[in-house]
Amino acid sequence: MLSFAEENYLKAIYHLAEQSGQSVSTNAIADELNTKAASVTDMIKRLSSKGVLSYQKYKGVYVSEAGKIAALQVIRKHRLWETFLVAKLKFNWDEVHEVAEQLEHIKSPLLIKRLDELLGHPKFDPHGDPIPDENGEYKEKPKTPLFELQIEQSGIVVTVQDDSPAFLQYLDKIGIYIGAKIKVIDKVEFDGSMEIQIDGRKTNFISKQVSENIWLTE
Amino acid sequence: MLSFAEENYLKAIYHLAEQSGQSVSTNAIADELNTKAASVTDMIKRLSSKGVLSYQKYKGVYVSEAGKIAALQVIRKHRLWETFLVAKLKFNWDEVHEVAEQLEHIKSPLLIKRLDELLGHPKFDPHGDPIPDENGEYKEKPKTPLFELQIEQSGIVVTVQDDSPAFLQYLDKIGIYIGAKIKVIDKVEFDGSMEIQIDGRKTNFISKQVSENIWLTE
DNA sequence: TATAATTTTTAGTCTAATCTAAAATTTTTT
DNA sequence: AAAAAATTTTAGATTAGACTAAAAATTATA
Ligand SMILES: [Mn+2]
Ligand SMILES: [Mn+2]
Ligand SMILES: [Mn+2]
Ligand SMILES: [Mn+2]
Repeated sequence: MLSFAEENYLKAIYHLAEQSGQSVSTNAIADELNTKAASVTDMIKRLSSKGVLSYQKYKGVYVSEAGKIAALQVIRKHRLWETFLVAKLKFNWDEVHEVAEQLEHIKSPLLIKRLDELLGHPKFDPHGDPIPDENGEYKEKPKTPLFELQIEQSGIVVTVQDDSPAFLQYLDKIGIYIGAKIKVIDKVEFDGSMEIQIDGRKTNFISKQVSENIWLTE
Repeated sequence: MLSFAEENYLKAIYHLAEQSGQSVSTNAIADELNTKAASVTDMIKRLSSKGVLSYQKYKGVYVSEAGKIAALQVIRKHRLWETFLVAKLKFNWDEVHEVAEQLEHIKSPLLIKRLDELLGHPKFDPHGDPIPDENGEYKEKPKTPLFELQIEQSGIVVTVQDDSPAFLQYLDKIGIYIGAKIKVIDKVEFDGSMEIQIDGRKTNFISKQVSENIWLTE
């Protein structure tokens, strides 16, 4: 049985490993969790001894098969709770992440089973992220970052890569939501910013940082 | 901000204080929480320094006004979650207590506000216990333990004093629920057991321990 | 390839929460 | 009112999780 802290580390390491594909460095973990490298070294030793990570001194860590299963269950709970908060408790999509960080650690298989049923077995959370099933399986929608689109190209928003309230509130303000249609009007090579049209109506200028975090499908 | 452990202690001490009306002893707390007296001494020092208990060495503790407010908010959350689990997730009344012990510690005022709204501001939980409002206020229904009724007297079940699965499953088995009508058919002076009729149909023999934990109104 | 810079680990401390064993205090019994 | 019994507190350890500072290992640079 993993503690809250252990689950948080494992989840963060799993996400970092997915992104990089390689072993995850101590510093990258410390950075992600706003903690110190020394604390990370302590924790990854503990997690390896529990069999969810494989660790070689100075070489970083990999997530084991058992670790992936455990991480995906935490992620499943996180995303189910976020979906519940929006669908049943009228939370805005920028209000759910912090609470889900707490709720994801509640231990009760029945609770998650029933929550999933109540929500009708949702496949995606309010930010467009896929919800793994009881077996940790999920399917991603094919998607590209808005940043990579060329002038005149367009797509439908399927997911946002940043869950921070600041980012989501900004998207609310300029009218971007999951399902919105975005067309690239102009791109500035110098700083990577672009002009976009949302749902064929509004036009906005957005920074590279923003366009990298909005992912689209055809 | 109280930790999980601190909230659990405070809640237990609040309940013990309500029952006795007097100061709560170290041993009574240790007993209630299945912990050791030495651990309790440590914790009550910490809770007094946080202002939620008043403590005199060797004299036991009282819950302060601030402590009562904090305790009632935890109790409110516990009972709202139990109500949610039964009303929305189809849990049986014997399955909710353990999960609510975890959920009661989630910190999010908005979550509790919305949960309360979703449930229609319920006044009682699945065991018949009153749910305090945002200000910690609640009203009890007038009630007497079944044990005190005389032969031929009857009443409606309003609450059960024991939330353990074993007890609640037994009540399910013999057909007792919140709202059931119970009539005393016979009482055995020797061991305090009694024969009762439930909803004018079934007849059962129940022990003193059981009749003390079922509370009725007219 | 030697030196410098960076990353990672180790060593030692700290706090919250728990425990056992022993000492101190209060309560009960003689 | 002593002595005995019970309760409560203290002292000292332990574990999880975090930190700082210093040492060790790795990587980059000259
Ligand atoms: Mn999230
Ligand atoms: Mn979390
Ligand atoms: Mn309960
Ligand atoms: Mn609890």
